[in-house]
Order: sequence, then C-alpha cells, then structure tokens
Amino acid sequence: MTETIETFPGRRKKVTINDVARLAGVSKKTVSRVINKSASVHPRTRDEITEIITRIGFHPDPQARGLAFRRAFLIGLIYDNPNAQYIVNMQMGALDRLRGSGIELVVHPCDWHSEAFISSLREFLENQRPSGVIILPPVAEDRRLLDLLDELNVPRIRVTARATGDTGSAIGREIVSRDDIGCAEAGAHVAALGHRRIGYIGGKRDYPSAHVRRQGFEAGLATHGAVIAPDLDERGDYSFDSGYAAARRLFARPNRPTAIICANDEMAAGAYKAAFEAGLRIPGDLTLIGFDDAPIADRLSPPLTTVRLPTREMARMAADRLISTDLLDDAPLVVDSVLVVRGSSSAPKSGF
Amino acid sequence: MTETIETFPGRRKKVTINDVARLAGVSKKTVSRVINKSASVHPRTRDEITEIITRIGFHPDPQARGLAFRRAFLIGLIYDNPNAQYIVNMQMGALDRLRGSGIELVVHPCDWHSEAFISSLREFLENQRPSGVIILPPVAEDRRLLDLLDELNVPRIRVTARATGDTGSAIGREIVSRDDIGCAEAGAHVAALGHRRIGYIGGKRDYPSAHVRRQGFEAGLATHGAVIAPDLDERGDYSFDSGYAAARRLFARPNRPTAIICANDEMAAGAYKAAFEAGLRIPGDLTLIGFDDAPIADRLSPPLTTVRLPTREMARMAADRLISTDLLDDAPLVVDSVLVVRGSSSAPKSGF
DNA sequence: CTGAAAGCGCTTACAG
DNA sequence: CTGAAAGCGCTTACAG
Repeated sequence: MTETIETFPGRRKKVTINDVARLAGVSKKTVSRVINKSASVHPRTRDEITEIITRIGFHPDPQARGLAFRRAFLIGLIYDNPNAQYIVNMQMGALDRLRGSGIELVVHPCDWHSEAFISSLREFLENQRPSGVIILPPVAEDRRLLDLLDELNVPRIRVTARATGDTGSAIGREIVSRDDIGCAEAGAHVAALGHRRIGYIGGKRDYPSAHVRRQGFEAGLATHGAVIAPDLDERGDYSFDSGYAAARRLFARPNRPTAIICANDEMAAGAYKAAFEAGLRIPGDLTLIGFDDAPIADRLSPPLTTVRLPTREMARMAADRLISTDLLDDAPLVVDSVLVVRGSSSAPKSGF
Repeated sequence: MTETIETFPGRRKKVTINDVARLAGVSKKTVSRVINKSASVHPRTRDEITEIITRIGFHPDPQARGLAFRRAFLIGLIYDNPNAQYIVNMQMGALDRLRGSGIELVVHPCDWHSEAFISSLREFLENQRPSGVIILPPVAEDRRLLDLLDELNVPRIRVTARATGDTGSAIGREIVSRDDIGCAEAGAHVAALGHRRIGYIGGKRDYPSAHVRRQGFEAGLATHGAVIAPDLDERGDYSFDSGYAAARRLFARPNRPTAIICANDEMAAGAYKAAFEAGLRIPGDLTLIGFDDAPIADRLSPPLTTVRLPTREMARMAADRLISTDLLDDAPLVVDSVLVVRGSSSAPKSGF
C-alpha cells in the first residue's frame, strides 16, 4: 500500500483512473468497467488492469463516483432509541457486513417526538444521499418517514417486531424479529416451575414490541394452564425507574407475586432494586424474568433469566439486503428469539 | 420544504446551483460564494440569493462539493473500545455539534490488535476522505495511526487521559481528560470515612488511564494519610469478569479490605457480585468505589459511588475543534472529572 | 464585489 | 468486448 508513495515519490497528487488507463493502454471507460465489475471485459484485459490498480494503489474517488452515480457510498442508520447496547450491537452488525465493501456507516439518531423530526431527516437524506438506510424500532413504524424515503427514492430496510411472519407488501424490506417465540419459552418456564401468582410489568401501549412480547409470555403460560394475575398487571416504559416503581406497586399488593415477568431487562433491573429494598431474595422469594439479554442481565446478582434477540445478526442481514446486488431473494427475513435461563428463576417457596 | 415539489411539479430533476444562478441573474460563482459564506458579496445580492435558495429548496450536492473540495462532508469517529455507553455518549456528543452543519458522523470501530489495523484504516481514509477524525482512547495513543493521519493530511482530534495539563506539541488537537481529579476526590472520600484497609483493583499497565486514575486515588488517600494496602493491590482489564476475580482474591486474604477502589465501574460491578456471593453487605461490610458513572452504576443495589467524566461534552468539544473555522483559539482543552457519592460507601464497621 | 473558463474524477448513454 | 464525448454539480485560480 505504501507503494503508492514509492511509485510517485514526492507526489501529493492523487492516483486517478487516468493513470490506470494510460498504464494499461486502454480507455478510462474500460477501467471503469473493471472497477464496477462489469461482465463485458476481456478476462486478459481485466487481469492486467486489476494488476495495475493494486500495484499503483488506485482507489476510485467515492466523491466522483457518487457525483456520477448520484448516490453516496454511505448507509444511514436511523433510530430514536436510548438503549446504548442495542444501538452499538446494531452498528456492529451493519458494519460486519459493510466491512471491505467501501461503504461506510453514517449514524443518524433522531428525536421521534420533535417538531423537526421529518424535516431534519429530509435534510440529512437530501444532503448526503445515502445509498440506503436501516431504520430501527420504534421509528421504523413511522408512516411519514417511510413516505419520505419513498419520495426521495432511498432504499430502506426496517427492523420490526411482529407476532406473525406476515410481512405484507414490504417483503424483502423488513427484518422481522419474533420476540414472541422466546417469550413463550419464558412463560412456559415460569409456569413449569410451579408459579401461579405471576405478575407482569409490560411496555407502553404504542410500542408494537410490547404487544408481541406479552402475547408470547401469555401463550407460554397457557401451555401449563397459568395466566398473568389480573391484579398484578403493571406497565412501565422500558426504563429502569419505571420497572422499579412498578415492582414496588406489586410488592404492596395484599397477595404478592412469586414471579414477575418484565417486558425488558432494564425494568427487571429496576425490580431487582425494589426487591433488594423490600428484603426479598431472588430467586427464593421472587422469580424475575426479563427480555433483551442486555449486558446488565448477567451482571446482576443473581444473573437474570431473560430472552435473547440476535440483534447484531439482524443488522448484518439488513445491511446485506441493502448492498447485495442480487435482489432475486425477496423472502421475508425472520429472526427468532430464545430463552436464556440463569439464576433469577426457581420454583416458588412451598407454602408461600 | 415541500415547495421544491410544488415549484417543479412532476420534476424529478434535482435543483442545482444553475437554477439559483439563473433565477438570481448572477453567475454560479456568486451563488457559490453565498453558499460558502464568502465575505465579498454585496449584501443585497446575498440576501436575494439566500431568499431564492430557501424558496426553491436548493441543497448544494455534497458529492459535487466534496469532489471540488477534495474532501467529504463527513467526520470519522475511530475507536476500539468495548464500552457501549461510552461509545454512544461520544457519538451523541459529536452529533450535538454536527447537527445542522451538513456534516455527518461516520463510525469506524477498528481492531487495534489486528494485523490489518493500519491498512484498513488507510483504506477508510483514502476511500472516504473525511474532513476530519476524532480518535478515542486507547487507539488515540497509537503512533502509527497518528503518522498515517499526517501522511494523508487528515485533521484529527485525540481524546486522551493525562495526569497533567501538558499537551506538548499537540496543542489544540487534543481533548485531555483529568481523570486524576475526581479520583483524588474519591480517595480523600474513602480515607475521610476512616478506612485504612484499602484494596485496589487497577487496569492494564498499557492503558494510560490506568496510571492516571491510580495516581489520583493515591493522591487523595494521601491527604488523609492513607495508602493502598500493598497486600491488597490487584489488577484487572476493565472487564466485569476481571473485577469479579480480583475481588474474590482480595476476599480470600487473611485480613480483608474494608474498602475496595476499582479503576472502572465494570470491575466494581464484578466486585458486587463477588461480595454478594461472599455474603458481604455493601456498604456495611465493604465500601466500593468505581470510575465512569456508567449506567450500571446507579442500577446496582446499593448504587455505586463513582467518578464521572463528561464524556459527551468531550466529544462535543472535539467536533467543535474539527469543524469550527476560527483556529485562533489553540488553547488545550482540558476537562475535569468529579466524584459522585452514592450508597456504596460508608464508614467501616467499628471493631472490624 | 463579480464572472468565464477549466477542472475535480468518475459514469452514462451512444456507437461500433 | 471497447471507446470518444458529454455530463454529474460544484469550486479553484485568474481576471477585472
């Protein structure tokens, strides 16, 4: 790679397609064909050009290509999500696929509830013209954003949670996570341990994932004839504090739960704190279940039984869909979640 | 903004500088001057052009500008760091400053210990030609990377931890965090509580931050005549597991510590787990101190006393240095850390 | 304070 | 399978 310098000593000027063309004795159009992997180039010509390209260290200028192609060599990641680990996992997944492709990842967090939500995204998209975007929940559900992307003709992949495999008209443009599958396993696990006083701390009504997870948990409980106790049915907003508050409310009930299922790990961590303060031992006095398998899950004492979603894998698939040339494969991409049993779940103390 | 469409109904073609020039009755060079905020444009001309630009919704094409400028409207964030919250905070900080500037953030995690470390960064820099990069510790210490950036003439800001305010020759190109200041406060806090059997779980020898933090803690202890007990001096690698293992070793010593200072929160969280398993109560039996004020710090029970670094603020300053045009201000940028007292620290039980 | 010409480095039709 | 011409949308010297 340092050959660039040796080949052109003391020269700051950039190696261009013209240099390659001259050295190869062909037109720059032919070099362009090689760069873009066009089929219609004589193998011998192609090999010669390829050799020259690597020898003199030629890198096609992405600005110039972008100008000609009317598209930047960038993929945008659009989200409004406070969970740092989730975001980093998604970034890593996308980057796993992008590495070596010459395409870079532009991160674009936004404020879903801001006045300027759409206008600032429009700004971003018109300014940079990314060759595609990945949108994460919950903004992936925003109709205005989808319309904007259609209008500006920007290819997109949505990441979304659904109860069923039905991807409707958006086939091939969605990565669908089956949150419900691991939740059903978790519900069955809790019920099989013998719990019958089962509390629930769910998520906000307007998060699709909240519905899907609940549905999964209930289905799992039902396989052993258990249900969420109607008097132990609470709701939070996926935050630590809301989980803490909800757990405190549950502990104050006349007939306390022996198990609490939480719609995510953050809220479960809040419930740990409430249990700690109430002098309840986990899992002896209280079984706790979460969702996400966040880093905190196995840092809690005892470690949390939870449901894992292959986040990074989902982003990798999304990036792949966006940049892979063969669009033949339009099958919906569905990813399952899975139960991870750790120390926070056990049979209820007898006689309780 | 939707005026674009109304003004050019049914027209997919992009609004260009030529349209603006024609409508304003000037050359495109003059429009270019307005775009680039050149001083030498008649105020009246400028206002007219500005009005037209917003009216017809003109966005200068970043590809075209990039091609002409030989530089992309992108800032790169280069790092090799496993701490998700730290990374996200840095991203948010940089984006705080970039918002509205038309410049986007490209995230470029890398593998410091890989063979291809430098060559793949070269690839990235030559391919995208970002207008600047921010490099985070520990790769911010890598000489080869700094040399590469010099060679490719890419402006950079390093984020680094130093014991002193000395920024040497790199003035104005570094954001220096004074990790030692908050650590000194923490050391003084522990000593003032009356602890004298004080254990330490430090970081790797090759992390500058490990030295700086230790130095700070020791200085703080010294203000009350306390020291880290030589027989309670352990080392980890900033990971949860290494903190857990080090704490277990400390608990196995004949004369257990009444307080353990950890060089970061992750290791402190590991020490919580070890304490939990050993039946030690925090803070009654054991005072624990961390560093970072990571999200886990106040999710632990009891919440962790730790040292906070204004991470997001540092990234904001770094981005500002990179994109602000006036380079007159070349003062070194130094940021202090501060002690955050929570529930994990108290006086040792008397008679212990 | 303003402009005509040339150029940034690549690709798209269009030919052959 | 290959090429000459024109163009992508902006900016840099160079003039005036």
